Amino acid sequence: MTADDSPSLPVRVRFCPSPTGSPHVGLARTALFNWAFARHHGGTFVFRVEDTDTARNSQESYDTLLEVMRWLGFEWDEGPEVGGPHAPYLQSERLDVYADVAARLRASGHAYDCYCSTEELEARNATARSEGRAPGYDGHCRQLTAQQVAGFQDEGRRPVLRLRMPDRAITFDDLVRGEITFQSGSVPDYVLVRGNGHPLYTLVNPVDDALMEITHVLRGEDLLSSTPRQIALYDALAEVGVGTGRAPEFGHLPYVMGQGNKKLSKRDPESNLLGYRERGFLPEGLLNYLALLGWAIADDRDIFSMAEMVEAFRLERVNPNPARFDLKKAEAINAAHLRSLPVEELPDRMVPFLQSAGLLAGEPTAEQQALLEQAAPLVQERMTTLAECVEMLGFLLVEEPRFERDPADVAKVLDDAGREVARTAHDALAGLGTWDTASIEEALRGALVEGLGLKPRNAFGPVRVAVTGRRVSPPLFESMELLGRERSLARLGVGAEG
RNA sequence: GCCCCCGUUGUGUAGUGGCCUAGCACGCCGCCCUCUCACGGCGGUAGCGCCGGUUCGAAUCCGGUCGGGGGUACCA
Repeated sequence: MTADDSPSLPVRVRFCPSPTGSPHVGLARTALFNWAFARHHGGTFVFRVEDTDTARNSQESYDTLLEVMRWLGFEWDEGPEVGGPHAPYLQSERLDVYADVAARLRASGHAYDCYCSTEELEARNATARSEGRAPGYDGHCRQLTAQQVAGFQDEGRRPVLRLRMPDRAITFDDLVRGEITFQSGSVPDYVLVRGNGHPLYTLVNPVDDALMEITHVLRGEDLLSSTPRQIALYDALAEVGVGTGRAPEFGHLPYVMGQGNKKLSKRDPESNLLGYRERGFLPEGLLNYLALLGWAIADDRDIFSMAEMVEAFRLERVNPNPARFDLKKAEAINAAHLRSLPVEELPDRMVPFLQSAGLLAGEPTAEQQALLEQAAPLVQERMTTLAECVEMLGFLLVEEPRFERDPADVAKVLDDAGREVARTAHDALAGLGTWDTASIEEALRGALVEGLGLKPRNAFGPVRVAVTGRRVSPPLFESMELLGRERSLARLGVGAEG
């Protein structure tokens, strides 16, 4: 790392999802960029849970969030279950902090109580629109007299707390987009605390960033337009002595889009992170692909490890345009990672998938383990995701009585002629001295290609379906060696009977 | 309406005034390898939204325009 990209302050970034719904790929991409940025600069990666929206939070969602973070391999330096100097990291446990800050902001005049009802606000907005003026809060309660306040309270109104926005343009230097200016008057006074006393995201997010001494805020582009509000709040916070007094730098990451021009939403099945794990994506493969959505390690390379990403990651290199999520490319990247895995790691990675498919009952026996080790090189370059090992290796692991052939493949290949081929193969192999790949191949070629005068393709097709149950399988002779003489011959026999 | 962001092949990107008759990857098509499928190799397909300006020279700078997206909540 060179000095020119090193911030002057020790880097502290945060990833702060709210536990609603199932974690999606956009979330993972945001976490990844934050994590990579922190690691690149030797900084701190803070994990904070924004669970102030009690109506939408769920424990289940919180649990999967942590599970997914661990699956992806993001180790947080501070946060749930690891603690840290700014604990707690669950906002629901920090309510007293926000109440205190809100009181200070109200006392200092940076924020004020607003008694307008929703109906009144809507009515005034409608008027503003019809008169061609910009809608948005109009500052109605900015200067209430004690008498007015008393009147509202007598009516039983519960005020919200609004931040008094400064009357000036707000400019900041976005880490990925460059200088951005919001004109004076374009951001209305906004709500920090609800009428029922519950603090909103608009308050708690900047307050915690200030208190946790966050130096760089890297988040989705959807939050770009709330940045001027937060900068104004930061200024106010500094004046009432909350935090370090220094606003973080902001960087807004591009959207991850789905089909068409729609943002990939939580509802979209393609966005569900758990789905990728179930489908057999490698965390390193998914992450590699996600990194490509808005960032490139080099002009002629797109397969890399997380260590390489950390080494090379530069925020200035992040592209501001929204990226479409392309499942095909994600699979290709994943397949590349699968292939570059040390082959001896493959059995352990496949086992969970074989178990949930019912091909393994619990941990593999020594025999099954040996089989998996030998089969691993055969399937490694054929899988795009780990889950595919089920189809590829099923014929090897299945209990013999439950072995089944694909009916369509049988129909196509094991017709009368095909059964004749299988019978010939059976007879050629029945007396084979050594049951290994080379001997099997030699015998089969001799009997079918030379003997029957078949093209290799036509010769081995029926054998393949008879033995593996499918027209597509791992290499045939190797497969038969692994299957063993007895089972191979039995299947050829059955295949010959039809 | 107003505010803000974005605009290179189908997709993701490289490109920061000449190295660009625009590179790489995925996809797609074809060929080779080959017991199927893959892997691998070779080749092909297709792009700078548009208009104007600056300049000897623009994908790169400027203006406009069009298109897409987000915000305009007592959601985050």
